[in-house]
Amino acid sequence: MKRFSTIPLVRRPTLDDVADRAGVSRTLVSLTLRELAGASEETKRTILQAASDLGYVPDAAARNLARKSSLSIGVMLNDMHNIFFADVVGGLQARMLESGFHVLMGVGDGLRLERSVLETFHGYRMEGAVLIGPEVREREIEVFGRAVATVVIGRPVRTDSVDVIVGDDRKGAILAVQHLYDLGHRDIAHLDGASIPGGGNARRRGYVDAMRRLGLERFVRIAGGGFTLGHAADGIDDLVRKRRPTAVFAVNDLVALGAMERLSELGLSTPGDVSIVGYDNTSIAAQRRVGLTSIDQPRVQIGELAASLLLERFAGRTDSSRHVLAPKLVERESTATLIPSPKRRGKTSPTSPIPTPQETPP
Amino acid sequence: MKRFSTIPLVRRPTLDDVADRAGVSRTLVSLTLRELAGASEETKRTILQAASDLGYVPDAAARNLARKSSLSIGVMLNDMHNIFFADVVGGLQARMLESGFHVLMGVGDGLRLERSVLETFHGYRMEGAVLIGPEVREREIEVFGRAVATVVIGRPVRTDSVDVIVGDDRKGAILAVQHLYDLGHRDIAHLDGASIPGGGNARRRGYVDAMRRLGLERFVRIAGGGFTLGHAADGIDDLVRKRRPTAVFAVNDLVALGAMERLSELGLSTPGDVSIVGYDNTSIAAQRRVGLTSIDQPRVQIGELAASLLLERFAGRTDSSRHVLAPKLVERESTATLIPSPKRRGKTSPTSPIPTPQETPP
DNA sequence: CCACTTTACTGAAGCGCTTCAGACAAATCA
DNA sequence: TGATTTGTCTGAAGCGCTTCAGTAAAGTGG
Repeated sequence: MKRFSTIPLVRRPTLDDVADRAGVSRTLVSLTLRELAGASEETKRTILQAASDLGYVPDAAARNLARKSSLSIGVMLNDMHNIFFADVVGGLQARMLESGFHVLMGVGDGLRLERSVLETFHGYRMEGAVLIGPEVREREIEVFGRAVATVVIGRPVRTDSVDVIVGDDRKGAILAVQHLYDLGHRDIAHLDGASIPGGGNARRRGYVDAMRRLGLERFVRIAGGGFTLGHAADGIDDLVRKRRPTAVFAVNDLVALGAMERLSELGLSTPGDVSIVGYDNTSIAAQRRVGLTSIDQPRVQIGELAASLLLERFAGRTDSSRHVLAPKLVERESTATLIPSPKRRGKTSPTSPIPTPQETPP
Repeated sequence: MKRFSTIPLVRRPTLDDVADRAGVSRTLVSLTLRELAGASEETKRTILQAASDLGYVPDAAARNLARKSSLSIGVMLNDMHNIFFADVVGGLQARMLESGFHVLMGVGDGLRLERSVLETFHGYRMEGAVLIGPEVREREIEVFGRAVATVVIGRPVRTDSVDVIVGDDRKGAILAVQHLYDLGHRDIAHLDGASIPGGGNARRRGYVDAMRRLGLERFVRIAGGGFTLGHAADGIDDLVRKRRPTAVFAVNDLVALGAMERLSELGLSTPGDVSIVGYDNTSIAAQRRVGLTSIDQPRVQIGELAASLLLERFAGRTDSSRHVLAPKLVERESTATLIPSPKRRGKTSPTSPIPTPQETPP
C-alpha cells in the first residue's frame, strides 16, 4: 500500500540525538525529560534546549515497551450519537487526566468493530478500559477483564473480572410513576420498548411495582414494544382506543417524543390532556420546544466513578465491585397537575374495568 | 501511586512463550501470526493452537517500535456533544478500517487538552491524524502536520503541511437566502454570531452578497452577535423593534432556535409570521417538534474524504490540498411561502393574518 | 585525614517485536 | 550427477526507551 514517498521522512530525533547534541548520556536526558533528579541545573538547561531545538517528542511505543505500561486508558463506546456518552467521558477524562493518564477512545459500532477495539486496547497495553454499553458476549468481556482493568457501564454483566456501573432503572420507573401520582394522576400507562440490550425490563418492572404499591393495579397498562417513533404511535393508538390514560410513562425519550407527536395528531395536547414522562434525559428532552419531563442518570458522576474504580484497581484492589446509581427526575413541561375531567370523579372510583397488563409481542 | 498489588499479574505471554510451546522459533511464530508464508500447513496449525491456548495478544508497543509505524490514525475532536463529529467519524472510520488502520480518538476540550492529544498522537507515531475543528494556534498545527500526515476539518488553516476540508459557508448562506426568496420573502434579516473561530464571517458575507445579488440591499439587516439563546432573543428584539422581518437567516441552529422561542414569546409564530433558516442541520433542527429548515454539511462525505486524503498521503502524495465542500439546504417546517399581510403589497391577496401553527405552552 | 555520603553522570541490559541474513534439507533442473 | 532453486526454519540485530549497577568527583563529619 505504501509506495515510494518523498515525504519529510526526516528521521525522528531520538534520545540519543538529544544526548549527542547536549553532550551527555542518553540516560541523563531520559531522566531530565521526565523531570527526575540527576542532572545539575545547568546541564538540565542544556538538555532541554537541545530537545527543543530538535523538536524531540518521546516515542510512546518505545517508552511503553520499556516501562511495560502505557499510562493510558481506553474508552469504548458504541454510538457516538448518544449524548449520554459525551457526559460520561467528560467526567471520566477530567479525573484520569488529573492522575496523569491519557484517555483514548475507540468506537465499536457493531460486534466486529467492538472486538477490534477490545483487541486494540489489549494490544496497546492500556492500563485500564471503560466499556460503555458493550454488546459483545459476556464471556468475552470476562476474558478481556482478566487482561485489562475494566469498568463496564450500562450493562449488568455478572462476571467478577470487571467492575460494573449501572443505573437503577427500576427506581427510575418508580420515580416517574410517583411523580405522576403526586400530580394527581391515577390512570398511568406505560409505553414499553423492546427489551433493552442487557437492560432487562427493569423499567417495566419498576412501573408495575410502583403502580401496585400505590394501589393502582387496575390501571396498569403496557403498550408499545419498540424504540421507534412508529412503535410509540402504535402504542398510543392501542391505549387511546380503549380508554385514554391521563398520563404515560415512556421507556425512553424517543418513545416519549413519538407519543407526544401521535397525541398531537389525535388532537390531544401535552400536558393538557396527557402528561408524559420519558427516560434518559437526552438532549431531545432538554430541548425547550420539547420540554419533556424525564428520568436522568448522573452521567458525569458515572464517569467520575468509573475513573475512581480504575484508580483503585491500579492501587491494588483485586475484588470486583458493582454500583447501582440512583437516577433522578427532571421536571419539565410535559407533566402537569391532573385537572379532573367532568366525567371522572376525583381520586378514586374506577370507570373502566379493563386493566390489561398485556405483554407486547416482539 | 501504584501500591503493592496481588492482581492477576500473570505475565502476558510473548512470542517466545508461544514459540516454546509450539516448539519452533520466534521468527516463525511472528510470520505465521501475521499470515505470512514460511511455515508448513502443519506447523501453522501447531502455532495457532499454541497461541490460542496461551491467549496470546501481540504487544502493540513492541510491534510498533519494531515496525516504526502503528497502522493507526488519530482523530481529535473538541466537543463530543456535537453530532456533527459523530457522522464525520463514522464516514472516516468505515474507510480507514477497510484499509486496515485502527482509529483512535482523543477529546481535546480546551487548548491544554488539545495539545496533550496532539502530543499523544505524535508520540504514538500515528500514521495520520484528523483534527476536527482544532483551536490551537495555526503554527502548532503546522509543526504537527510536518510530523504526522494530517487532515484539518472545519478550520481554514493556511499552512501547507496539512490537508484542509471546510464547508462553503458563503454558499450555504446564499442557499438560505435564495430559498427564502423563492418562497416570496424579501425582508430577510440575518442573526449573526460572534465570529466563528477560524470561520471568519463567511456566512454573513454570503448573506449580504446574496441579498445584493437579488436586489434586496435595502432589506439587509444584521442583528444578534453571539451564539447563545440570549443573544438570539436580543437580536430578534432589535429587529422587531424597527420592523418585523418576514424571514430570518440565523448563523446556526441554536441561534435559530432561540429566535423561534423569542418570537413565540412575542406572540409571533414560525413560519406563520416569520420564516427561519438555521445552519449546520444539527439534531436540534431535525427534531420533529422543532422542524427547522437548515443548511447541511455533507458530514459522512467529509469523513470519507478525510480518509481518502490520508490514504493518498500514505501512498506518497507530498503536496497539500484544500477542499471546499458544498452545503445543501434541508427544508423543514420553519420556512413557508410568504403570505402577504394586508398592509404590504404582494403578489397575491391576503387571507388570514393569523395562521398560527400552535405551540405547546410551557 | 580518612571513611562516608551525596551529587552528577555513564554503560549496558532488556522490554517484545520485526526483519535480515543465512542454514539445512528436499525438490528441481541441466 | 552436480548445481540450483524452493520450502521451511533459525539466530541475531535492532527499534527507542527505562532502569539497574556502577564510577568518579565533590562534600561532610569526627
